[in-house]
Amino acid sequence: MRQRRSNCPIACTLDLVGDRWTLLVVRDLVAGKTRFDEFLASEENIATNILSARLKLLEELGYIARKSDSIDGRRVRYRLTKSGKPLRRLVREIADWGLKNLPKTKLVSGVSD
Amino acid sequence: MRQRRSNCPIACTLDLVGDRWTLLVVRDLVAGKTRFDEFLASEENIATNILSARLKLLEELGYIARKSDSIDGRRVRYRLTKSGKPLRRLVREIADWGLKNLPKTKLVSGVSD
DNA sequence: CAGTATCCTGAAAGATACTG
DNA sequence: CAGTATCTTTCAGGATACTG
Repeated sequence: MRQRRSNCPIACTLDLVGDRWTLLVVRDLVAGKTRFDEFLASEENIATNILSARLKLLEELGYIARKSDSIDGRRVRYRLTKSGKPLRRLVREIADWGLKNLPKTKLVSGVSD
Repeated sequence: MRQRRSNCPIACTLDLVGDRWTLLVVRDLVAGKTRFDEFLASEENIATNILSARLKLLEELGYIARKSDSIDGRRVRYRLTKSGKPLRRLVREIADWGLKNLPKTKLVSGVSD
């Protein structure tokens, strides 16, 4: 987690999730992915250590929850918590901006759902 | 400018402005600041080289325009261009999320105007 | 499957001095 | 005032090997 530079909500938000990976993990969660290897399979090719770190960060912040699958206990599932749900809107807005302002961007799966 | 990892609008947006500084400069523009030293004066203490680089990036992307002051030609003014205006909403949404989800954050000046 | 552990590197950040 | 130029440092990212 990065340092808090001021009490500006924008600066603080950027200190938490202002990087190239965190919100992509959230995007995948929003899109319905729940497992480590599903996140890994995304186009952007996130490295295992980076993904691991981001999941940990999001869990520490209380935005996602980690749980063993009820059927196959070796499987792990991640989901957005209630506290994490507002991130959906943020991700949607970013997607929106990208779609409108960046040529050739295309939304693959259900973020806008 | 960073590499484009995929055509996902979220990934592409993050590749452009997904860092700790760029959107803070936009915030200041939205708040009505126009001059180099006004940006410098913000609480977060951005370094001159970083600010310079971000202004250049935003100008290259066409989101801001640089212009000599009509009265004092030595003064430079920056403003959001028409293409840059949609960034206001993005910044507002981020501010919103921060205000609602991060304790003790407080908006100082006119981003929500 | 779901990670952890290392190692390595480049890029970004930060500090500071300087200039037209 | 509005930057540029350097230098140094840090650290996030990326690659890869390994494990319960």
